[in-house]
Amino acid sequence: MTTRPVTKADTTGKPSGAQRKTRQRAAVEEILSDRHDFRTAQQIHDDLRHHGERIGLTTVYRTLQLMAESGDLDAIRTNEGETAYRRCSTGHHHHLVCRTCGRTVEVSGPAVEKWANAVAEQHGFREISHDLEIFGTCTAC
Amino acid sequence: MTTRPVTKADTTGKPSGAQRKTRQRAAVEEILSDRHDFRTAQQIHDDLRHHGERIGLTTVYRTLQLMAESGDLDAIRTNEGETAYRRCSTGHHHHLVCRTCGRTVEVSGPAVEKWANAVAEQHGFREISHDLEIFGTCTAC
DNA sequence: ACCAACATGGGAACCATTTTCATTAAGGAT
DNA sequence: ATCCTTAATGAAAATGGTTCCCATGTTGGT
Repeated sequence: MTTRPVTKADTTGKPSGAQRKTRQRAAVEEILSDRHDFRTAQQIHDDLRHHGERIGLTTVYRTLQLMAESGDLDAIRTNEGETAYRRCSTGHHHHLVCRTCGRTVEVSGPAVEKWANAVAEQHGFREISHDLEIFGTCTAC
Repeated sequence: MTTRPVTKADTTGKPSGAQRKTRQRAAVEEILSDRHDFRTAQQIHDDLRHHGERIGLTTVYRTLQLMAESGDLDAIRTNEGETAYRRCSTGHHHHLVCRTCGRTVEVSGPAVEKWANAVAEQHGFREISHDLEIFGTCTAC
């Protein structure tokens, strides 16, 4: 996932308090900073439980969603229909994912960006963003 | 979605009789030859019902799966978690999608293909395929 | 026409994810 | 430190796409 206009905040005119720091959120954030590969909500939930964390599955789902919306995480849909998350590094980039073991390499290149923007403008599209994922089988697999 | 290794065929060593022609299969194939956009199994099921076809949802799912496995269809996972199918066009291309109205334009360019393959091989990946979707707001929106 | 294997389809089963809602706990105000 | 408003949590139930089960219907070769 890359540039995405996740405009989703303060739709009501209410004061809308800020997000709160909780043990559970910190735990999710921490486990994600350790592993750099894509993991599903359920896997993360298991990981946390094995680390002795008390956290509900629902909370994991919610936290991951929030983090993805705020751009802290990348999210992808696996072929099995699950959503997998991974910590988002700062710059714009794409993913090279191993179909077998899930190993992920971040790649980037101005060539694609230019091409995408050019093609889109050519068709009259504005506010352009794009998603690109490359799949393959890595050397280990 | 593009090249995807859906290896799943004849795992048993049995004679495995050929596929049979049925009214339902013909109907699914026909409706797909009309529309060129991605549609989910349920949408196709509705389409067929509206055309007066008597066909079960299960059969639609099965038929689409079979067709995708045999390479007649492209399959993608939507962000909503559904699987959408589309008749496999001859050439490889990508989609330029309007975020607002959903209008889709098919685009293609060898530049991206080359770049993706180069980057992947550079990292030792084999059997490369890739997904690329460009999003934007079209002139009408 | 006969029959074995494949196909169909309704409903139950699955399973990832969401929703509900009662309870807990941040964190600013007092 | 205590109150209090409101976000956060989580267990259980609901949802919804997809697959499984299996009794019944069809196909196509003999």
